[in-house]
Amino acid sequence: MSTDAPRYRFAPSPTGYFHVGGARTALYNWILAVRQGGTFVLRIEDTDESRNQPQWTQGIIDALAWLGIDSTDPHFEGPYFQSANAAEHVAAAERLFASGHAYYCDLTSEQIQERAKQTGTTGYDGYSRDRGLGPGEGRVLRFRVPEGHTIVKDLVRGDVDFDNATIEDFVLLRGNGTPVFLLANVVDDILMRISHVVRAEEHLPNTPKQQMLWDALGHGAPQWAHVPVLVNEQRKKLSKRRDKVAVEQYREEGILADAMRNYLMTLGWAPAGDTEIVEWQSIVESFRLEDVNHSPAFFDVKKLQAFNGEYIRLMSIEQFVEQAEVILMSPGVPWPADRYRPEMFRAMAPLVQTRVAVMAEVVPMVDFLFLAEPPTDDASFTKAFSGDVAASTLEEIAVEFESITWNVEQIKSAVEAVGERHGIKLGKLQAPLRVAVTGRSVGPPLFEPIELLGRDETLRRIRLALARARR
RNA sequence: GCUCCCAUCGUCUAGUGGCCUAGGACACCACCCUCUCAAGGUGGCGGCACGGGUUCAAAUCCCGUUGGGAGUGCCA
Repeated sequence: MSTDAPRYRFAPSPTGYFHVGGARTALYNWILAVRQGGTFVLRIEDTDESRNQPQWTQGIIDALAWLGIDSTDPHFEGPYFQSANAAEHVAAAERLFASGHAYYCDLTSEQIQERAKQTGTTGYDGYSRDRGLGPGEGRVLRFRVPEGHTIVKDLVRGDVDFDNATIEDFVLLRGNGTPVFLLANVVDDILMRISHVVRAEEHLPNTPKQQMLWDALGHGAPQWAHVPVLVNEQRKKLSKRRDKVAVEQYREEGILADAMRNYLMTLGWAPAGDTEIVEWQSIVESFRLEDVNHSPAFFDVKKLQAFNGEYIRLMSIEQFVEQAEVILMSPGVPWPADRYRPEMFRAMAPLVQTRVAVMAEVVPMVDFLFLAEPPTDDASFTKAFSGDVAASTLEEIAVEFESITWNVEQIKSAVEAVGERHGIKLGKLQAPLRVAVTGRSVGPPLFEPIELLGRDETLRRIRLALARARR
């Protein structure tokens, strides 16, 4: 491999479900690595921290693969685990101490706070800078921040100038000797020859510190790029506690991977032209960090669903059936597995496809076909049968149904005939019928599923509803 | 508090000094289509935060104000 092929990295920590914000950052890195013939390194930042759980690591890998970021692709490298490099992190810290870039300090957090309080300042004041302390139990290693300014050259934001005087001598090694994130992160990036660090904006304030570390360790800093965070309707950074951010959850609801990645790419950036729904390939070809917006973007589930609906309608009927059956044949479904009839769903599929935004909505659209009894919705039932002629016209429809040829056209004309007799429009007339057969007041077109259900079952359901209406 | 970032319709965005009486998408509203609901079609509502400059010309450049956000850990 050529040494100047760019190396990007994505470095999540396995502390929970995979976050949509992380997904977007991963996508950015992936697109750039693929297009530039470079590498996407996945590094799991699992250093200490009680929150880390092994199962989250697999979750990240699965979610990335779902989005098309796959270890079978030659651009993919990893996963690496930060914890495996602990010795390197400590060694780097020791080098920094040996070269005078870092020093030990024996102050406790409480003592530091006490000193700050007395001088009316905040943070650490550099107390041990020149005390010449060596390593020891409970002593932390701190970086000696040099005087001057640190300019972070950022592909998204341009040059950002930090006055080093505003940056305190930060900790590299904890009192127990373990390295902190800042150090581990930089050392790993150096070790893995990372050339481009593309990550969320929240890391921007850390960046001058990391850049000083790169310098002190004898390396030129990588190309930085800080992309805006994703926010909720309150304009706060998306949080796992408060907001619905799990990629897995959207996936389970039936958001399509193509829709998710396309939508994610329209946050902070937009494909050229008047359409937002575009081929993935064209995004890969045209995405540029320089074009990424500078302000936070609201993650709008409604718009995600609209995108998903578009993608659903873009599918061929075969693809739609295949995707739908992932949910229809899953254990979460309300009917016993052996009552599912693939041929029935296939017949209904075109009618369902234009009516769902997420795949999970397919279930309530066809459940009445597979359930022994239609679901009961008291409010719909009461409303549908509230008119004085509702029951009697349904009765007449049942009579017609007994003798007609059983197909969609005849079923429809039978209902229409009853309507004409009473001067009632089809739209109104079908309400009691719909509730009797499907249990709901809205749903896909009625006559097709009635044909599918068969004469006997349809009549049975009508009589049952009639009996109930007359109670 | 301090440091840094940001500011075009409600939301996501196009716009990089004249093509902008600011374009598209989602949402919303109306109408058409229609067996309910959708989908689809047509139309509508709605925005350059504010104040100063620079310029023949500013949404676009500069300064300030205001408003948002992020970071301020011996978390990552």
